[in-house]
Amino acid sequence: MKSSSRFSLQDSSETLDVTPSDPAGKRGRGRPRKKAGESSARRNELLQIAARSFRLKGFDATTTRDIASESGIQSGSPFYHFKTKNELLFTVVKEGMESALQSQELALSHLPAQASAQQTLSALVLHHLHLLLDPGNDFVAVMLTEQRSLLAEQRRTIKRMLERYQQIWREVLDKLEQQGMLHAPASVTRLALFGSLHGCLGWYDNQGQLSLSELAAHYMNIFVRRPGAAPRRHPIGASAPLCPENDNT
Amino acid sequence: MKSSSRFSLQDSSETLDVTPSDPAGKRGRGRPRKKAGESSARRNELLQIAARSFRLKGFDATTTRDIASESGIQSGSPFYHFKTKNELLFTVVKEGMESALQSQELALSHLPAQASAQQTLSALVLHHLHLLLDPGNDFVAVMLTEQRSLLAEQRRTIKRMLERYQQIWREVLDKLEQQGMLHAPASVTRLALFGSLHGCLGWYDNQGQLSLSELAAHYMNIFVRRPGAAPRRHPIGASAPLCPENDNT
DNA sequence: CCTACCGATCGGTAGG
DNA sequence: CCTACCGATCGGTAGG
Repeated sequence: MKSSSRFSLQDSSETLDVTPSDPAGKRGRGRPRKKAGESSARRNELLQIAARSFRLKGFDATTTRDIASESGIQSGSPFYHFKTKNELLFTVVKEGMESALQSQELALSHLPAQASAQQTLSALVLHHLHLLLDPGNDFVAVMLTEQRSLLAEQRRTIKRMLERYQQIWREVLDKLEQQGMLHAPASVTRLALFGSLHGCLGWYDNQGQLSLSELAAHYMNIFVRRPGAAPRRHPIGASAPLCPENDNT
Repeated sequence: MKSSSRFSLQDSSETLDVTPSDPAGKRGRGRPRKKAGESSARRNELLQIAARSFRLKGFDATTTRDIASESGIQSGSPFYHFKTKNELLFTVVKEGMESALQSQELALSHLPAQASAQQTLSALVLHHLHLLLDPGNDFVAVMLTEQRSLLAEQRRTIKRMLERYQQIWREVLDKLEQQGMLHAPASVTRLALFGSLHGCLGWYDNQGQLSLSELAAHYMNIFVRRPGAAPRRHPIGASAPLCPENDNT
């Protein structure tokens, strides 16, 4: 009812991932190539089922047999599409992040050309809430909860994508800080903002009274000062008090 | 260096839990009674090891064999102290919550008699950050991450304790709302505050520049208006816009 | 708390 | 994608 499906990420049948598969060039004949990062209908179905189950039960508690039977195939067949259970998790999170990056770009492109930092942040927050709370979209919750089950290198890859996602947030928050519109340094504000946004996963009710737009407005009111009140510089904690290495989320 | 050990919760050798064990009254002779919620040194050691491992690897990825060998006992021996692996998890979280309730009471008791709502909230936030980020204290992270692995009834028990823990927060935030000191309704503010506090688990560095007191001050600046600025009533979202049933965390 | 063990499950594979 | 299967692991128990 409320959730727009322009945020349904997992089922985009096309992928940007143009890995150099099939070097010989004999494509399209016979069985689909294993090992190619391709998108068959079954593959996408498995990704969606896996994402849902990883979210509800966790990665470890989900068996590849569960996923297979929910998709109506035999217990060994998921391994035709994914080498390991772990690769299934990685693909869920990676493709989720890819479309998140795209849809964030799209949301920003709808802003007026000379949008203020405040307007931009407002759009970012609203988009993020959609991403997070759209019932059909499980990957964010999986990414936040199941990072532990990724291999170290996979984790680094996801972290880089997250860094790209947050870059615009950094810029906008820096600008707001310069304008004296924040209550705390930009870095702390950003981490607190993401924390409280992600916390919504634990309590927000899609059937409830509070719309995502209202929720976004509340967050803006909390984290950004209204103009008119006297601006301030922050006495405690310099501008870079945080260890950027540990900056997950 | 920075973390005070008055917040070390798991290793309090005495427990409040006075379950009516040993109905016949012949206590203290022979082997310790199984099934009694008692505290042997080994039992506490197992709880600490389990908490650490549940936090680092997750409940499902932790094997009772790991726990046993880290404690230097045989693989089947943990089941002498705990009926199931699940009971081990439940005990970690439950006893953690018990001492959290105690230490929160203690922190509040150190406040001046006529402390303002702002001062009280400040003390609550600082105590909560200690609870959350003290390196020797794993149960909060386990509680937040591994709720899924609790049985439904266990989850309800923990939820009741969390409700007690949050009661004081509710009262203080309601008072601040009445004074026009919040940027959003008390309920939304509380959930956003807890979300951003819990988010610290993902990025706060105990070795870093930012002390817990400084961090607490930042949070207070974000979530509570400074006096002097014009107060406001919140136009969007009535006073109870949230579904209280789903109010985890 | 140890010894010795069971039953079940699960990720993954060979070969078609 | 199916059939048929393996090897390993794991929670838990009986009996002392």
